[in-house]
Amino acid sequence: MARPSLPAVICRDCALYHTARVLGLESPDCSQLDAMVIRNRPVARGEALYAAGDPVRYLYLVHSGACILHDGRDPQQVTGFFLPGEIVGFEDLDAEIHGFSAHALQAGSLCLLDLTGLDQLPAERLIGVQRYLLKAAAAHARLLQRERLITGLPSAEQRIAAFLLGLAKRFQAHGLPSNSFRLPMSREEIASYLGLAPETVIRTLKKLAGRGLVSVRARQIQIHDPSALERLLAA
Amino acid sequence: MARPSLPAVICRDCALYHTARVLGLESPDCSQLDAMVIRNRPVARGEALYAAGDPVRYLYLVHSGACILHDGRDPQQVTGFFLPGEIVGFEDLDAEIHGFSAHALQAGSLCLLDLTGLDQLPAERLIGVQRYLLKAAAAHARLLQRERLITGLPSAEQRIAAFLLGLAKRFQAHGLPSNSFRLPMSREEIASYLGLAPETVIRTLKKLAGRGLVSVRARQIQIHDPSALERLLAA
DNA sequence: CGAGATGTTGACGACCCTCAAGTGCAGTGG
DNA sequence: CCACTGCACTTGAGGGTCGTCAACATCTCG
Repeated sequence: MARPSLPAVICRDCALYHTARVLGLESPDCSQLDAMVIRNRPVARGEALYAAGDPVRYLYLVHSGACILHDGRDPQQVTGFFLPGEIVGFEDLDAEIHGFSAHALQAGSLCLLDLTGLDQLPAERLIGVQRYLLKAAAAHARLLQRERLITGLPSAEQRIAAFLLGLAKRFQAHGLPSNSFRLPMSREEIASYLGLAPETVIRTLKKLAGRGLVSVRARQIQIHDPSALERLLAA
Repeated sequence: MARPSLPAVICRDCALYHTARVLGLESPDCSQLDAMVIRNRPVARGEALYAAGDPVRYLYLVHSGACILHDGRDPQQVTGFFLPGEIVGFEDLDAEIHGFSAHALQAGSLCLLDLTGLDQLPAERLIGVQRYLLKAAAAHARLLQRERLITGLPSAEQRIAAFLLGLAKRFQAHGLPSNSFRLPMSREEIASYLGLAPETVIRTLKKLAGRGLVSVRARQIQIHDPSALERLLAA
């Protein structure tokens, strides 16, 4: 426990908790999950969940820490970030092998859902699990569409503002503090995600801080005036 | 039939065809779909499939024509395009009301899957339909991740090249000609989608045409040298 | 404590956005 | 059939934003 204060979702807010429920495992503390779900598996900083070319086997729920998704090319281009409570792996769910690569950005823990076990469930439960996974996949699609809007914004300032607001909303959605958080990713990874140069990310953050909208100290972010950030996007 | 040559998927390549199959409706010409699927409903150019705030009821499969997705704000920001064979509506599938708006870009036809009828299916069929929809949602998530890479590219030239290649790949995936096609969207919509100014889209297309990589005549596109376009992205 | 990664700052130039005027095409009505 | 009207598209000039490069500071981890 090097970081006792590492943000983590409680099981109630964990996306797989509901899966556990529909699996017929009602225990709210997630203590009775069977072989299909691997609970709270620790991951080290930088550890790969999967790489492009690996066979597809699991969905990964981030319990604490954070993960990053990128294409397998060179130079790597960042496609997405996953925060506590979110599910990694939908983008390759229908394929035999992975088309993207996913890594842990920090030490943390994941819950894994073994996809190969699904078909052996009794029909009643399978229907519930599938219904839940379909909704989770839809929620993920919605997140991707929303995040897509960010990269399409014309100026670096708008993109950074929208990026911070998006993170805040996602933290909040899973019961984590949303106006004060630690960025799990580097400036360079933010830059790649937003289609900017790392220096532009730095300068834009400083510019927003200079206006009092946010505070930035290393990776620690405080959002002082969310509505002012919102207003930047409308313009 | 004003445009007899309007590109349309044949039912075999239609994403809902497989849904029809798992529904137990094996007819390859889609002639026996029951009340849950509305077949080949015509849509006029500019007609709304749904607007932000509308209740969620259907998934929409594009049979011919094309659709556009955008947020409901002002100015509207384009979030996605949907080509024949692709499914519109996943992003709001888990919600009560729509968070985005979808319109037809051209006159065409759609197949609609009524989501409210799903739960009344017998268990055996429901499992199959859900499994198929989950895979389709995953494929959609993958498409969104891939398209996301495009907007993250640093230069307008790379974004346009990747955009054209992405369209070509998607046409090809559903059995339509991939090196010669008609853009269903305006320059301005492309610009909004890619985070560029419309003028930049025009100039960049002209620049690519000047090098002989593509031909552009109004909305008619011919890709002469796909591998040269690919090479632009690697740099 | 040291070494390497990560972050920061400044100067300069290219790219792209803005604004404005002009062209072509499509659908409409005479 | 042809002019008309509106919209999409095109083209040009100029300025601002952001990318590039290089040097330095700071942080993190072994």
